[in-house]
Amino acid sequence: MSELGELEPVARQSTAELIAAQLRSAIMYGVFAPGTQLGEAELAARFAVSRGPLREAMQRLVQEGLLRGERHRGLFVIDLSASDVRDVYLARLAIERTSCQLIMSGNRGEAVVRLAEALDNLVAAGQSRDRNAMSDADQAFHQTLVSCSGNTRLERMAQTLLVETRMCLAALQEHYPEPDELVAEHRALVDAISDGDEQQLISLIESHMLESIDRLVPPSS
Amino acid sequence: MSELGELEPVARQSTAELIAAQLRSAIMYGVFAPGTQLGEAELAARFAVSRGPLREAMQRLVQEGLLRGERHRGLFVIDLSASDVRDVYLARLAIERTSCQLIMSGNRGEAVVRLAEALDNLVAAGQSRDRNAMSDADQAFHQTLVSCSGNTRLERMAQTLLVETRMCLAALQEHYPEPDELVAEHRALVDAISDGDEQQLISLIESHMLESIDRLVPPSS
DNA sequence: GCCGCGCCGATTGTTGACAATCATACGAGC
DNA sequence: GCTCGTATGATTGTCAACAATCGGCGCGGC
Repeated sequence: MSELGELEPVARQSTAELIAAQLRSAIMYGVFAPGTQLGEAELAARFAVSRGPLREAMQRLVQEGLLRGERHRGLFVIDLSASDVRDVYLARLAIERTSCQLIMSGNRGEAVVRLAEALDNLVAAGQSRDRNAMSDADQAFHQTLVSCSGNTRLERMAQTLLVETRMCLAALQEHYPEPDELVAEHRALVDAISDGDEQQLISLIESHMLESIDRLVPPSS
Repeated sequence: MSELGELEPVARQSTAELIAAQLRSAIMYGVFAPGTQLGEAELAARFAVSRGPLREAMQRLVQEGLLRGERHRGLFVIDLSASDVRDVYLARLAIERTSCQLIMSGNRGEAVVRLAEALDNLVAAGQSRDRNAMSDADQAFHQTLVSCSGNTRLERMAQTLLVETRMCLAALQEHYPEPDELVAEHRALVDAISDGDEQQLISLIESHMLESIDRLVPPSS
């Protein structure tokens, strides 16, 4: 990204942004279980900041939909119902399908390179048989996929959806595909991009999402 | 929505939420032109609140992507480049196309009823020849469309994108379709849903977005 | 004349304290 | 014994003051 000699403006993110990132990560990994109340005083003490910046950070997560606020009562981590799981994966399908189409009609070469690297990481994680590492690599892959679309709005939306995806997985950790299967599905995606087979790619990403829904929620409902 | 006898929890929105809604609306209608700095002291005085709640509200809009923050310098309304216009409409395409598919495989009847009403409003706005009213009705139509999908995440994302859409239109007000054309396009969408012709519906929503891009940005770039 | 340096007003970032509201526990009354 | 009313503790919502940083202006030096 940042080539040598390419002087970029120094990254100066606000305190609220930093705290929001930490909280987001904590929610994602299940440190705060769904439904948990986030007490302001305690959190502020942990981050060693005042309640002001902390509240600003939490408002960001409320806007993102990760926290639900009840006035005069506090902020709570959302809990995901079966219908939420469907919503999340269908929204991901919307985002990632369009990302795929943009990649196909855009800079396909770069996408293949970046996704191949993400795939390697996924393979390595699969061999380690570490569920968490696999999820990390899985998430990184899809983040890269959307990033390759070059559409910042899709990217932003995908980030939130991937956090929610991770919350689903943390809650229903038993339902997760075998490493081989996981790798195979993602390799197929890269291959389809590499081959320029858009029809196949769309079909793959659709089944990828729809099967995930069936795996995570009672298929009957 | 709220049937008689259906006792829902009373709506108690936070101050930050209220302020955020007002600011969002102001940005949408161009009250704050793109690039404008939002001074905290002045705004806080206008809303008759302290800077605390105001800052919380603004952090929401930053997360939403409507405001861009430069540390120790202030918050500014984003300005939309040509590439942003493309991004917004392509993201809308992602959201609305999936919404269409969900409607077709879901509660199509309700969608037709609600969209027919939205279409009536659009027709009325078209007859009034009031650009602003037309945009309002246009926006409401698409909001309804996504709402009919029943997917809260798609709904949330669409809201932000529609605000940005409105910003585009405010900036390039000359490029807006004739009332008849606008109504016709939307009527075709409703008809396709009513007829159950998914192929046609998807095709319509795609051209609806892609043509908008061509209309708003130099087609060459 | 031009460049670098330091001061100054203004704005943002942060904090601690105060007011308002809610949940819980306890006791009076029926 | 159960219900309602009340007191209390804790938490959230809000505010005004303080600290830190930035942009602009004027001065001195080269």
